[in-house]
Amino acid sequence: MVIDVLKAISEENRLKILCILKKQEKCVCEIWQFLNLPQNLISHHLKVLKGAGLINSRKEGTKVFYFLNKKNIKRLLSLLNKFIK
Amino acid sequence: MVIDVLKAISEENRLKILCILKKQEKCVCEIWQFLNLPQNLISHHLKVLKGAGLINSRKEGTKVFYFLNKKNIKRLLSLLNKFIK
DNA sequence: ATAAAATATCAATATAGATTGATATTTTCA
DNA sequence: TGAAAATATCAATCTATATTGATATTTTAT
Repeated sequence: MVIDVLKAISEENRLKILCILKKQEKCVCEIWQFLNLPQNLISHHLKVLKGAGLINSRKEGTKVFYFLNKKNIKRLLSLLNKFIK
Repeated sequence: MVIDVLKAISEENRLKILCILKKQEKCVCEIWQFLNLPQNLISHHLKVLKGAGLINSRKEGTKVFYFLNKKNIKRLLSLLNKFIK
């Protein structure tokens, strides 16, 4: 649902997370240390972003790396772009 | 603030309102009759959309017509487009 | 096997925002 | 002037969601 994707990006911390992931993938501990927020809160926001299809993750040892799902982000943007046309 | 604009469009009824206004301006009573929602609720959502700069209004007699602020909508889209690039 | 590190989950609480009901305001028209 | 139509505002409530604290899970290393 488009609304869910929009809601996912409409939250300050989640938007920041997306910005952080824009350059390259990051593990959870890098993200929460960078944003200076509790680890479980970051986990929660990552779950929302992932649920919306905006990011994906891969496991490496004890760490979990998250990265943008650029395909879906482009899909959202083209959908929004269609709107105004 | 970008977040406010994003939040404004991230609500089902408000997104519907934007879709209705896409074709042409509408007065409040047309909108709420079309969406089958209480008048005051529509007024509230219109206020949010207007606060976010997504729509504007003009008064004609006892009616108030709302219409898209296309300039700002385009501004938002180009901002979002920049994000992925 | 045990401990430590990284992450996720869960319940509780706090907060923001949507909805409702009642009422106020503005404009027109008889 | 007074009633009706259209819209806005306000307080109350309800609901969704963000945040917090505690704990569970998973993986690695000793």
